[in-house]
Amino acid sequence: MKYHFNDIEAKWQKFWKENQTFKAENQSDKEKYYVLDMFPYPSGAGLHVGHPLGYIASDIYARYKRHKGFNVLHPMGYDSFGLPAEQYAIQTGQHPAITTETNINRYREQLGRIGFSFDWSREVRTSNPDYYKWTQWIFIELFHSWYNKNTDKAESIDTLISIFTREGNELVNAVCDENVMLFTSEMWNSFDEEQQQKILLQYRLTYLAETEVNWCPALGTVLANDEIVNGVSERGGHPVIRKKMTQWSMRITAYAQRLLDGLQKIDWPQPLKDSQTNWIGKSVGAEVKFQIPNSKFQIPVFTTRPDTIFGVSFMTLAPEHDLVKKITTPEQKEAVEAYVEQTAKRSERERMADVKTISGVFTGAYAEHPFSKEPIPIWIGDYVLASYGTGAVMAVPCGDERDYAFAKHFNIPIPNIFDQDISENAFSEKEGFKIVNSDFLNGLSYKEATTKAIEALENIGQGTGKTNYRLRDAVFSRQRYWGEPFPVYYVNGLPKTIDPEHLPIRLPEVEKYLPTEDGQPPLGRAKKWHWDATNNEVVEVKEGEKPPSGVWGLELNTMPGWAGSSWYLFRYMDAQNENEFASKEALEYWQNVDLYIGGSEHATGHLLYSRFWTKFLHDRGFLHVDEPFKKLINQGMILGESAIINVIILKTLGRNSFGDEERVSPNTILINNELIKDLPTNGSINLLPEKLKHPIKAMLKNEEHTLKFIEITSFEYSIVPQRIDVSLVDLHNLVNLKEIHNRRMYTEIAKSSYYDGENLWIKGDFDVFKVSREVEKMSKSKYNVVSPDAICEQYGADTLRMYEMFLGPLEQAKPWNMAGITGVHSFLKKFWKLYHTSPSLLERGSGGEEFYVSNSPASIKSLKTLHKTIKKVEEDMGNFSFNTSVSTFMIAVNELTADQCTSREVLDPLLILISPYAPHIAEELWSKLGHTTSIATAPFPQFEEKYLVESTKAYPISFNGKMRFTLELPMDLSKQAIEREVMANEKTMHYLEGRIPKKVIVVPGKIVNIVG
RNA sequence: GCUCAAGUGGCGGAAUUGGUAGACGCGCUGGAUUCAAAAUCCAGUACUUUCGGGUGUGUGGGUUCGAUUCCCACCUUGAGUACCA
Repeated sequence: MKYHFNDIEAKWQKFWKENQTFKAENQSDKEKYYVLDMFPYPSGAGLHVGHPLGYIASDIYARYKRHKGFNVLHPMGYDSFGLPAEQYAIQTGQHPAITTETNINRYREQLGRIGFSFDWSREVRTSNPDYYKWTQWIFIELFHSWYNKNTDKAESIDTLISIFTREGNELVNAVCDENVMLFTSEMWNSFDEEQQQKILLQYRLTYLAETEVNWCPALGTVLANDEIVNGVSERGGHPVIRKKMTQWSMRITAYAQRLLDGLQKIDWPQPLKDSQTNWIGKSVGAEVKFQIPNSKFQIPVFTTRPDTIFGVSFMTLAPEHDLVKKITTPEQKEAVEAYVEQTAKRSERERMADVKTISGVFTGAYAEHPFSKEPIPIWIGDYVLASYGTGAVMAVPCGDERDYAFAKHFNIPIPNIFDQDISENAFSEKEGFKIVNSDFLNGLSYKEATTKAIEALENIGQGTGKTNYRLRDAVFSRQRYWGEPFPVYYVNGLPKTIDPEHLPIRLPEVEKYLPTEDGQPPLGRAKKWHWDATNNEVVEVKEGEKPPSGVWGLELNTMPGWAGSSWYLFRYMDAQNENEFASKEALEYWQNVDLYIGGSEHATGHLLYSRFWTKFLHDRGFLHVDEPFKKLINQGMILGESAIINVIILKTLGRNSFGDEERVSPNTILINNELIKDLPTNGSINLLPEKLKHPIKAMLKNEEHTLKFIEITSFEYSIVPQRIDVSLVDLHNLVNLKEIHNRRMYTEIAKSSYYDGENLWIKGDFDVFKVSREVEKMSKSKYNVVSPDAICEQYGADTLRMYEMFLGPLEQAKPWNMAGITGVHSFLKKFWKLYHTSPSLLERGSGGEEFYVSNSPASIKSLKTLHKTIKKVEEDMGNFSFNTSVSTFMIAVNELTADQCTSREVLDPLLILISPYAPHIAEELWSKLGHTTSIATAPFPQFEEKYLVESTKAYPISFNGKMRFTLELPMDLSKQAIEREVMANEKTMHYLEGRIPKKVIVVPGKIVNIVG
């Protein structure tokens, strides 16, 4: 009986679905285990072979945990709001919901074919109103919360209001906007509602504020910092500019320290933790206030080096700094204004790319040194960023490279306060020096001086110790259609949240998905988009009409992509709940994710925001846990192997009666990368290989042209690489020309000749040509996408699953190469054969391959193979080393086949071992063995040491550390006996060549090393 | 520039606490089967050699009886980050 994988896989996929084999229960005596894959966005392109890599690994682990007796939660769903569906809607007019639905169905079908053990009854979609109802609910909770630094957690805004009513805000220690006015309880109580609300907005964890945002004109929306890569948008690569807008923001900065601390207790890859640490960017130092004499102004600066305060020789402000206009002297006004204008014109990207150029202007103003009272010139320079610290620095050129370069460039003095040489470079180390020329700090080290300087600053009231974070509050508004609507309406310009019992606020219908003519977001086009605060419903207000009393306009922005994905892990715990985002019992039982697998690209986006929301929900008592993901593994990207062929384009340069002309030849030539490695991309054809040059010359000379040259000056070529769709390329990198003719996009290639390194084959005179391979990211635009569907069709899902694991370590990036898949596939065929008519029966001529497993006891050898395999597979699971387990299975099957093993005693447990990797074949053989229930929860076989105990050991005998031969000796031999046996051996004599050994190292059970 | 990770046959990779380097698979070579091919099976396959041996885990040093593994310096590649005061 042949291994009909297509039938078997379809059969068991249907069985699992019908029997709800993988449905997880929220109540169980078993210990829980939660395995989650990062939320996929259902793109129109479908899955390629890179996507399932992580899903396969997590599925193997989930299935293994079920065998180990755990109650496993392993869900899947879709992060289904997002830009691509909306861009598609703008182009085609099709509602994003329809596109999204189509894409999800395709994903579901593709995922289904790979045989994942997902509990589909818990599927969630962020664009589903049943889901985003709770995203809106969390937003409302954030709005009604503030961060109390005294208790170090978020609290209900009511506690803040009661403090205000009782004692004003003077003693409140909160994370809030800067420059909040101080007021007493009397003042608070006398404020009107509007004034009170305005103040509260400065404290809320989500707040409305005019912020400078990253505006992307091409996408028509703002972007968060982590959505910008190298100054352009992550999606689409469009330019981004700075713009001031009123936006919802999330006060994530309140959690900066806790987000940092939390990294200590989670098991995540170090690079990921590092990038979060850098993103949060904590620096400890001091804020120092510099007075400007004879004025009311002072300039606060942030510095990490208060110990260098006596090294200050100038100050630099960001060109955007508020004080620039106010302090510039009339003489310098013109120069300063010109500089400010010039920097404003430069895009953020230009400023970032151009780090080397030093520029700046003197304002003419001076500040006063807090201790020495010396005047300090104030400059402006674009190396100081308005968005970090206070937008101003105290420049210490002897201790900071940038200040040093600036001072050198503008001839500003560089006083040295270190006992170190600074004639060439600044001295920026924090160790190995003593401070000099610094009054009361003389002779101190970095640490001592820092403490003392802060103390002194505090005494004179001109500074204080301070910690700064690079992390900014997260902008939460998007001028987009396809996202969660805010549960917010505006009463006289002030935001009010809708009572949670009236949620969800559904996304309204619009005619077009573009901004309105007057620049409002797409929701501005919605007809029915006002809130009736009396009847609590969304109502329609006719265009141009004034809303009736009690009816107010709703928020026109939508939430960003990360809103829905910041809390989805908790929804899976109780996905159908209509009354809560998840029940208390479910949250208590499942806690958080034990194993999270996904790509590393979410390091500073999703993974930071979901930690933030988890901590917030924890503070407000909705969650027990304060970290979402206990262990995280980044799977390496699977790269594509693009197929590249070069087209040589030829042209003749010459002269006719009109002067110099060039004409492009209609003849083009295909050539492989290897043959043009050292050639420039264009030049004279004399550079081309001899074998190619002559026929080309002949060809060009014979070309008929209406335009005749009087004189030909030269023949030139240029090389244009072109990617070929990898589905057209076979295992030997050959492309059949017939296939090319069927595709319109390859017309240039179809009419070409081909040079193979030996001969030039004229157009129509060859059938195949060879392409070069180049490893690149798998993407539609590079024509190198391999879909899992075709592989499932040709080899089966079990082969795909095992092969993806067999490619190499999970965390490593690796190119997708089909060459090895036959090896894995034939392994499964061998495995199948092991359960069918044994070789010995075949010899007796019984003919056909029937299912056959005997009840007779297994050989010692076979049992040893089995237990060796159990041991290794369990160890590998612990290390998430799935590739080595596949090898182990191959070894086991090779050994058992050689041993002609047919015993149920071995073959029954072997199925459980392999079932996480190849579940379909395992289920099929399991049922053939007579089991009536699914293999999914069969207990994992117990490893027994006794089968691996050996009586002898093949000792490697080495001389000076080099292994020469092995010697079979009993295990229980003493050190001395081993040495005696080895020294008496004639091979030892041979290798010693008459020398007397100086020393013999014997490690019983391991090795013998003879020195000398 | 800084931070991190990784360099092992023709290729993907293995060697879990320092103890037989190259498991397993691909590819390649030879053979069996076949009219032939596919499929399957068997044998071989790091390099080199005067067939005794010699050399080999990016390079150079060190520790050790013994180093792919530990230490130092350097080279290369990849990823992240970038005027953060």
